[in-house]
Amino acid sequence: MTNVAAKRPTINDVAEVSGVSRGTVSRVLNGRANVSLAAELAVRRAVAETGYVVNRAARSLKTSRTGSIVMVLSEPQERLFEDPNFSVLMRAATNRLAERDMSLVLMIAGDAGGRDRVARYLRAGHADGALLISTHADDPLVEAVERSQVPAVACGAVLGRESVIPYAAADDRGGARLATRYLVDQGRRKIGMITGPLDTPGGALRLEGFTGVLGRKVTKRMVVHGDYTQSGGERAMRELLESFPELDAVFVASDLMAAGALRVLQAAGRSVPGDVAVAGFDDSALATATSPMLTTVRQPLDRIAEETVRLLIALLDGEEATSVVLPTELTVRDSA
Amino acid sequence: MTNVAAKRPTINDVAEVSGVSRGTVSRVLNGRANVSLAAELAVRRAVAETGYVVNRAARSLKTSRTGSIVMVLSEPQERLFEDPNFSVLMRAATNRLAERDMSLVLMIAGDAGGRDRVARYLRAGHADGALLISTHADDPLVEAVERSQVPAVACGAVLGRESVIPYAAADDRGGARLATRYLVDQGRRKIGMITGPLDTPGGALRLEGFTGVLGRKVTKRMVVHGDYTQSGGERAMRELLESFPELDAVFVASDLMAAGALRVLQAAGRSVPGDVAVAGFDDSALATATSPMLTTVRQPLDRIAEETVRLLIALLDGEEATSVVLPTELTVRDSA
DNA sequence: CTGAAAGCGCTAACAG
DNA sequence: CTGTTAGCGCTTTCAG
Repeated sequence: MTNVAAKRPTINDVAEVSGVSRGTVSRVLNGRANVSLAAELAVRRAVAETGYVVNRAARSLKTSRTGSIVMVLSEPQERLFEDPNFSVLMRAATNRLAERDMSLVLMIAGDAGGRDRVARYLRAGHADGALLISTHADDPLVEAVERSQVPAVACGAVLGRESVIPYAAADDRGGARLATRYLVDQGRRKIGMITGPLDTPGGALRLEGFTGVLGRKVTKRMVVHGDYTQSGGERAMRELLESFPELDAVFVASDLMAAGALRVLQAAGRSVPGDVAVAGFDDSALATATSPMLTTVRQPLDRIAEETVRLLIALLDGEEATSVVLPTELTVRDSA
Repeated sequence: MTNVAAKRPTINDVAEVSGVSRGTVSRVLNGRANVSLAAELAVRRAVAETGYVVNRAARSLKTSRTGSIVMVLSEPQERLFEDPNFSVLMRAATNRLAERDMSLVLMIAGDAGGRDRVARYLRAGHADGALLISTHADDPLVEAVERSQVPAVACGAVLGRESVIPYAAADDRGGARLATRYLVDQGRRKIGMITGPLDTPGGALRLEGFTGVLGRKVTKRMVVHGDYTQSGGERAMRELLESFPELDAVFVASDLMAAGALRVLQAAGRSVPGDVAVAGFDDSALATATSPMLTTVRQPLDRIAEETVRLLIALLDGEEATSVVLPTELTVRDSA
């Protein structure tokens, strides 16, 4: 520590200490090829000695790239925050980005005001890319993002924009098939379903998987729509018990809703899995906290998150970004 | 939309369109006093017309403030992400910050590498403030933050640094007293406890509240330390059953651990609350998913988060920031 | 009250 | 391979 400067060291200080020009320092810092080994070494030493850290604002001003990407949460009904899944996404994104020395900024676009802020943020070029979470089919945000021209990917398909916004997602349809088939194999014949909102992939595709297996046997009264909350799950289960009282199994599109359903079933005097088998979706921490523990479809959220970030980085690097769908598997516990 | 420029409009464009100088535009944008009404109006119109949005990088370069604060998660054992509480924090922070047109960047300092990144980030002046989450007493991060000179606050006290890092927190001690006293009032006489890690406030203070009520009746074998995870709660409960088999109640320092304890008790053939009463802490979503539903101490996480951000903003504005402790309350359900 | 001017720290194009 | 140079868009004195 030769130099205990009051000011933060700039590239000029590094240049001076290392005895080369600013330009050369910059080249070293950015890994450009045309630098002699001697120069590189001198610069590295000077960087260490001065404790130099690049000033992103200055770099950004010059390059018009910001070194940050924005994670946009559209969550009309706050569901995400009740959902532990989301945390997993964020941690994976942060880590992956950190490797590239990029940072993650978080924005919530729950209402018109929030969407507007996101739109302005993007238009102002404050982020190099956008990572969309739980975006609904008709969310006006999508248009704003597209208009901003900022590279964007989604975690989970944005229904209707699958071909324009690359995404990584679980095989919702396949997972639902897995669970449904399992219930059938257990000898269940009167299987109901509680879905998620139909304008989300988890809502629409899990229902498709369900009906795909059961075919025309599925009638309207056997399917109720929930909203991914626990109380929504309770409400839906009550409704289902009303419209389809003879049911001997339910496939529920999320663990949180399944926890609600479980509670209602037990309150109604139906034993689980004795009278009614219950299968969930997610395999979140909740699945082992309920009693009985949930049989549920595990989706590899950590990998989904990583893939989503990988796609975005590919996009930033000007590469092709092809959506990926990751396989799910059934975790059999006690509820079915 | 008179002007469909290919480039993003700059302050120069606004100056030109409004017929004043750059300096005046800047003054208007920053709410400086010395501007004539006529000029202000012209500028505002021009801003709307051009769709101008300030370039933060340029502003930042000049003012050396960034308009963003960083939320640092230190979570040695990944606990946070298993914990739905955290999401609540983040949403409150994001919203509060958005009001000030500031953004939230997220960093994870789970290991040495992560801490290093945070330290560099702060030293480089990339954030105007730091918001520390679940920071342990002896975390080297704390020193790095202090050395960086960046204003910082914590959500939950940083043990040992209470006087230097302002914080907002729940009344952990009081909440624990509430739960313990309730168990006593229910006629329980042999009460055990599962704590959190003792280098976190939730670990140390909840234990203090517990022993505060029970006094010298508490012996070593009645207290087991957990790590805030569900499996940790299971392990701890097993241990407690071993060391203190005659117990008729447990106070568990978090709902997640309580869920684990519940499971172990039931597996051991002890009915809840019949044989053993269980009280948790948090009142998270989990508390209503377990069976029986948890009697637990509710902490006002949303308000804690808001207060934390308020403190940080006060600090940024150069005001005094005095730590606040918010009251908790007992939510009685079925487990005790 | 307002215009002009001087950089903030960095990168990239251009000459050597 | 390296030094020099010209700004990126903004705020902020300093004069008027």
